[in-house]
Amino acid sequence: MSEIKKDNTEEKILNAAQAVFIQKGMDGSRMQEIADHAGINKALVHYYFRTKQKLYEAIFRKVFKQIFPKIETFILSDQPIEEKLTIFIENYIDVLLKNPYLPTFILKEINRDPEFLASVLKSQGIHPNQIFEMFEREMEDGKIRKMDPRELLVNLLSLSIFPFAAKPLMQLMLFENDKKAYKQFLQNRKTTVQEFVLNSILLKDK
Amino acid sequence: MSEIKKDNTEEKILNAAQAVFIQKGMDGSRMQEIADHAGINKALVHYYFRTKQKLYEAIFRKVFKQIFPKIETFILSDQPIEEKLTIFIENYIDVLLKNPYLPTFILKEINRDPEFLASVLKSQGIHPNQIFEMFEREMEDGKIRKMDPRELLVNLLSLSIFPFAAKPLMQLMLFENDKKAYKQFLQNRKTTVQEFVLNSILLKDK
DNA sequence: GTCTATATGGCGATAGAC
DNA sequence: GTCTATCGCCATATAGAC
Repeated sequence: MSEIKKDNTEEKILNAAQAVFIQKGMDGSRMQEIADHAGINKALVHYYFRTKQKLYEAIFRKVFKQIFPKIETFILSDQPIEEKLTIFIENYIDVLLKNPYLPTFILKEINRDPEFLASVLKSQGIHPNQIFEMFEREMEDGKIRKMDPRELLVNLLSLSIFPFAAKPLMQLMLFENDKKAYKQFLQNRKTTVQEFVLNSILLKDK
Repeated sequence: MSEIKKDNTEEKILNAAQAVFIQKGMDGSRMQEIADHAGINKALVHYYFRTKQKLYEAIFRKVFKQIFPKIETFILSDQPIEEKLTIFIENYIDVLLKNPYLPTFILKEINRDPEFLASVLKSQGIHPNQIFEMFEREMEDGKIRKMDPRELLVNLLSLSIFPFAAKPLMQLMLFENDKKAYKQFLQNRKTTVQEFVLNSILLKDK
């Protein structure tokens, strides 16, 4: 490449913008803060991305990819349903433990600009139908209780994501603001959510 | 009162501010928009509440009261646990059906200013310990499966609140953006969540 | 490509007439 | 109590030198 520093700077901006946007959202973030965080000048941010809006959208696409990566693999495997659900819940909560701001960031965006969100979803080729078909197969095979497969997916997502989105409140009310205790609580949920769900839907062999 | 119009105007401002703040949050809202919505002048809003911050805090306190009203009654009743949980879930989802923006609004605030939130909680006299003690009594009596009572409360809240917070996304991905279908889905959850939870925790008499 | 300086506009907040 | 007019600040965005 002719401009040696281009990739480097662009990457610095993207990383800085991700850190700031994820914590403060679109409205709460300042271009100055992003520039400071990247160790460069504010004008340079505009040079690369022109507007705050465009930069934000670039970041959102980038971040969104991180949250929907492993779903395919978990459906396509031919393990028993217990294993599939266990892996799904563990992976999901692990991703969130490493990126605890993600749920709030995504939820804000969900309500900020649904049309833009729809375009991102489309471009990512996300099709929950595969998951529903898998659930329905397990129901017909008598492995799990019959129910609307959408309910099951929503329940899995709710149980995994909500405790991260409501973290400051839960930490305060349930653990007297003890950060370590709450982190441990979230860690434990990898197994307690699994138990909670399996106890509800699994049909025992008779 | 000597100033006849005072209560009337203050109320108009409060209603307008609630509508705007709930939809757009603190950062996204404009004093001008609140004034327009109330059909009065922007300066008048400042006359009554001095700063945007103070107005926002007034609204938040007001709204927060709506979401935590019926918890006491549900714990103190001496019905069997199935009934208690059923009532809790039904009441909670009904409140959210009538105020669908509430979850997003509260979640934003949870992450915006935890200290302020803590002060509101304190002033409301919210003590989850009563709920935990009730859960633990039911566990000791062998009515429900033994587990960390905090897990159970978090699960109930997650299952009730999350589908509202993520509404635009869920509506899009699960119901091809059919608003009525998603509203019906949320209605149904008053019974499906109840089944999901009871199936998981209830111990059958042997 | 990167910087400094500045234009431009929007918003919270106040002054002051009525 | 309610309005018009305006101040002062801050944030996005651009101009222009290097």
